[in-house]
Amino acid sequence: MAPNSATRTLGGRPSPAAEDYLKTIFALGSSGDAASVSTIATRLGVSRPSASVMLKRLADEGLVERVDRHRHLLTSKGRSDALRVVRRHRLIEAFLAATLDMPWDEVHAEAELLEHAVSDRLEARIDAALGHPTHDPHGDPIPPRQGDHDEAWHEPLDAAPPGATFRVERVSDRDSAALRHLAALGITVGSTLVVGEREPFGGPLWVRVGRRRRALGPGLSRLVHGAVQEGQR
Amino acid sequence: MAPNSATRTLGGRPSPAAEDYLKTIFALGSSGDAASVSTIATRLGVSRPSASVMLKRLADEGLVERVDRHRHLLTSKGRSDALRVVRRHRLIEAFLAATLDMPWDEVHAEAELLEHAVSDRLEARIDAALGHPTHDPHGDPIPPRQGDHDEAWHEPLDAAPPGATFRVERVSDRDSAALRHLAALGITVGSTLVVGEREPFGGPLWVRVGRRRRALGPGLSRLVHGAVQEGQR
DNA sequence: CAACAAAGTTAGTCAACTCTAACTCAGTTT
DNA sequence: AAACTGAGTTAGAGTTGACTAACTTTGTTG
Repeated sequence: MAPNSATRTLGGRPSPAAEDYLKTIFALGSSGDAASVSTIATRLGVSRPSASVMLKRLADEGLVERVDRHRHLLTSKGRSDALRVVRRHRLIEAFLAATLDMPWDEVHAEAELLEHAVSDRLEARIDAALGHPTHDPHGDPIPPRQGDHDEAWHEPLDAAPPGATFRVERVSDRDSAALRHLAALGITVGSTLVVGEREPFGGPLWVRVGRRRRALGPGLSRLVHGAVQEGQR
Repeated sequence: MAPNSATRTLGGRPSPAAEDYLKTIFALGSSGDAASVSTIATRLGVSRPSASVMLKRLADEGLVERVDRHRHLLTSKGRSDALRVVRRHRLIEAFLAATLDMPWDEVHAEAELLEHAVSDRLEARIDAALGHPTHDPHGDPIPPRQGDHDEAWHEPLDAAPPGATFRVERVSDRDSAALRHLAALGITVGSTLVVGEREPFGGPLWVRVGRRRRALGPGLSRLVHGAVQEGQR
């Protein structure tokens, strides 16, 4: 209840709204999608004019560069601000999972709410308490406090050849129902699957999890990323 | 990054600013101070006109009642909203102390930032994980999710008779430097002190903590509340 | 090439909060 | 009683971020 506690502790950060834009542009960049006004607006659930105006503001502030009418890139300042938000987000996810046994389909939404309110000091304490974790519960890499960061994705399960042994390294956190479903099938980060046949026409992909056969709809198998085990290629 | 995640999850709550006003009025009510426009403005670090306007709005919304020009009371709806914020705040403090060993002088500021961003679901998980705690690290009682709540303070150390054995039950969280100082003296919630003589003219109060004698300045001894042990009165 | 659709922008509003400056009103002082 | 003082309010304006409606611009397609 101290006066201005919010401003004091969190000073120097972009506004929550701006942080959301930066984070979204970063995510689009990592996944190779075009960061156009429209895709950004859609991802954030705002109107196109709102996104247009905000992007202009971010460009004026030197956080975003308009490459052409349909592509926005983060400047190095913008990227580092985005990485700070992403780092906070993923540390919070790891923290909630570790301390509250919160399931992986819930942590994302909570982190979405908390990421703008966690101070640098709290972030540092969480990081230390967890022993400087490198990945969140979905296998997303946690950017370091300083220095650069590699967001590279593994191969999608989608693309693994039949018969391969596939180790799950990372699962998209965007769809919490999908995460719940995967958990129910016994598929999580670190699971090892044996890839079976894919049925034609967008049918399910069959995989073996332990000694059970499971069907993964086409939407699901695209969310699961990992690596084909050695000598299996 | 889901659209409108904030609105969806936190829907139905007063705005963060409104929650701060309600919380402040509640705190002033508990401590017996007059909840005038000026005191509320001062506590929140806003100008008097801002507080005046906001209080009018809260009154229009049925959360606050203007008793007279210098007294604002919470309505029952306002009180229950305030209790929800206070509950969140204190649960967060307890959670941070328990999971991160965060010292008692830091948890308040962090909770101040987080209390508006913690969802009902997360609140419930924290409450359960801590085994439904009844008090935060400063000894402040955590209001129940439903039903009423007693904010009553114990006796200030200030008022304990010389020679009494005094058990610390609660320490004001407002002054974090004071909390650090008390911790350094070995005084925390649950400590037992033996009250010594008070020096005249606002001088320090001497207390025995374990086998050490400690001086508490007049500001400090007023922050420490507790109970004189049986048969000592 | 003309027409249409998709994407982006501009203009005008709105809502929630904040501020300062200037006022009113009530209760002292002198 | 006049004047001062403190508290509260009103008025006007700024900020941030969103919206809709109505453009323009661009690119595709008949």
